[in-house]
Parts: sequence; structure tokens; C-alpha cells
Amino acid sequence: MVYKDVVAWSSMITGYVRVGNPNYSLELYTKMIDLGFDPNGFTLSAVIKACCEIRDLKLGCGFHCVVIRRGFEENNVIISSLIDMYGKNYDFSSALKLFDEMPKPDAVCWTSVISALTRNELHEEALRFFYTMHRRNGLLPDLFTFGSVLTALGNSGRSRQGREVHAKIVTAGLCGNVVVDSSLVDMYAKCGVVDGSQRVFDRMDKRNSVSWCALMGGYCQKGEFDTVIELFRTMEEVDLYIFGTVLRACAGLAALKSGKEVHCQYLRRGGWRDVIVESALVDLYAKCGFDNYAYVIFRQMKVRNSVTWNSMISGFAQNGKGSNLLKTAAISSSFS
DNA sequence: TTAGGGTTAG
Repeated sequence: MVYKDVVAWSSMITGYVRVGNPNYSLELYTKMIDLGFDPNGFTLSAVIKACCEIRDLKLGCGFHCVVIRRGFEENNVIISSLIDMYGKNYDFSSALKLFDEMPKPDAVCWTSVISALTRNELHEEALRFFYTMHRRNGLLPDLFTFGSVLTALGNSGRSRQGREVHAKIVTAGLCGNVVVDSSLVDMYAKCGVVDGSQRVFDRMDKRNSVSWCALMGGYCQKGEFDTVIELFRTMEEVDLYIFGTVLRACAGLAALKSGKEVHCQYLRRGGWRDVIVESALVDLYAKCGFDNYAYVIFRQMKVRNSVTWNSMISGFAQNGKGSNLLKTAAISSSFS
């Protein structure tokens, strides 16, 4: 395919990123360059976003060089894409460096760096940036900013500040957005204020799987596992994330029957081979005394991580399988 | 024609 000018190429490249085909966007970009067209700001922000989607840090760095070479360093749209790309690829120091070099970052750039810090679990730093953006620079946080800030507040267990931010969201008239409301449910849940989560959840007009998952996570954290299982049974649509939480509740109760039902439902969905859910299954069966079955799942897993190994090893330990335990522990140590 | 947000396991 050949387009007549760089505007047409950019529209196509941007369009394919938007519809979730970043690889094709990058192919188009290569073709465009091969045909001798020069990328403009629109093209570059789109391909950087594509690198972000496919989690290709190396290629993203390459585009960062192109941005510098072509003199787009003061383009806020491109820089916020780059900050986001570095943040999502867990290179927060590059994200921070880029942000620090900006003479006058706008609210979106502040939000991008707050999100990069939150994603890299630098929650206190993210909150410092949020207050600086707001108080010292007079920039107004929006829906996107609050989404990240609530994550940082929840993960650092700051319920008092969480309530203050909740008040700001109400004042700004931003309640009613499903992402912000779900983030509030999650913030209260992670702070151990599950009644706060429930209140926000009850007032929501529109809920999605994130809202449910956040609420159920709150009850799990409180040890109210029966409530989690009850909530799960009332859900009409479930997604991958829910399984991890509900299996944690089943394991907490050593509820083999419920666990098996959830396991069947997970298998019926088909296609998912998720390390988190499968690790939760290993833990569930081991806690219910079925370490042999836990081991069957463990062996079939395509991807294992430290949680999987720990669940299996402690499963053997709990069930008095000393020799299996030592064998598994020895193999796991060769992976670390 | 372009940028940024939320949820699972030991």
C-alpha cells in the first residue's frame, strides 16, 4: 500500500494503533521510511505508542533517538508518549529523566510520570509529584491523574489521604466515571476500609469486572472469604482477574468443593494459561490436602514464577511430603 | 490525525 503524503501515512499508522494493531502500524512506518517519507510529530507519537503496546523498550529507545534527531524534544504529546513508554517498560529512571528535562510540562505529562512511578511501585514518589503538580504548579488533576493517584494511595495504605482525594474527586464532579469509582473501591480495599469500598461500589451506576475484583480483594484482605465466594456467585460476567481473587478465598477456607467449581469454570473459559490463576490453583489444592493434584497442575504449567514454586513447596511441607519438598526446593533454587 | 488512568496468586 502506498499513500500520497505523510499526513495520509500518519493517519493510517495512528488508526492501526487505535484499533489495537500496533505491529501493523510499525510495519507501515518502515514502509513509509523506505519510500522516502519523513515522519512528523503525529507519526512519531503513534509509533511510540505502538512500542508501548507491544512492550518493546529497545525499539522505543530507537524512536526516542529519532525524536531528538528531528528536533521534537519540546513536543509535549511526543514526550508524554515516551514517558509512558518508559514507565510501562519498567524503565522509570528514563521516564523521570525525560520529565525532569521538560521546561514546562503540562497536566498530561505530569500524569504520565505519576503513572510511570505508580506502575514501578514508587508510590510515595508518585504522591509527591501529585501534590507538587496540584499545589505548586496549579495544574488540575483529571480522571486519568486520579486513577493513578488512587492506586498509589491504596498500595501505600494511606486511607486518610485517600479520603481527602475522594473528597477532591467529588468536588471536581468526577464521580460516576467507572474507572475513577473502581479505583476508589480498590483504594479503600487496599487500605483495609472495606466498608468504604462497599459504599462506593453500592453507589455506582455502572460497574465492571475491575469494580467487582477490587471489592472482592477487599473482603479477601479482611479474611471474609465467604463473602467473596457469595459475590462471585452473583456475578454475571467474569474475567481472568476474578479467578485469582476467588481462588484465594477458596484456599483461605480450604473450600475444595467451591474451588473445584471455580477451577471448572476457569477451564471452560479455555485458552487462558495464566501463571497467577494456575499458581492460585496449586495453592488451593495443596491447602486442601491434595498436594498430588497440585503437583499435576504444577507440572502442566507452561510458565512458573516464585509464587508457584513457593506454593508447591509449602504444599508438600504442609502435607508431610519431605522428600518431594526437598526435590522441588532443590530444583527451584536452580531457577533463582 | 497525535499524549496520560483502575482489578488477580504464595
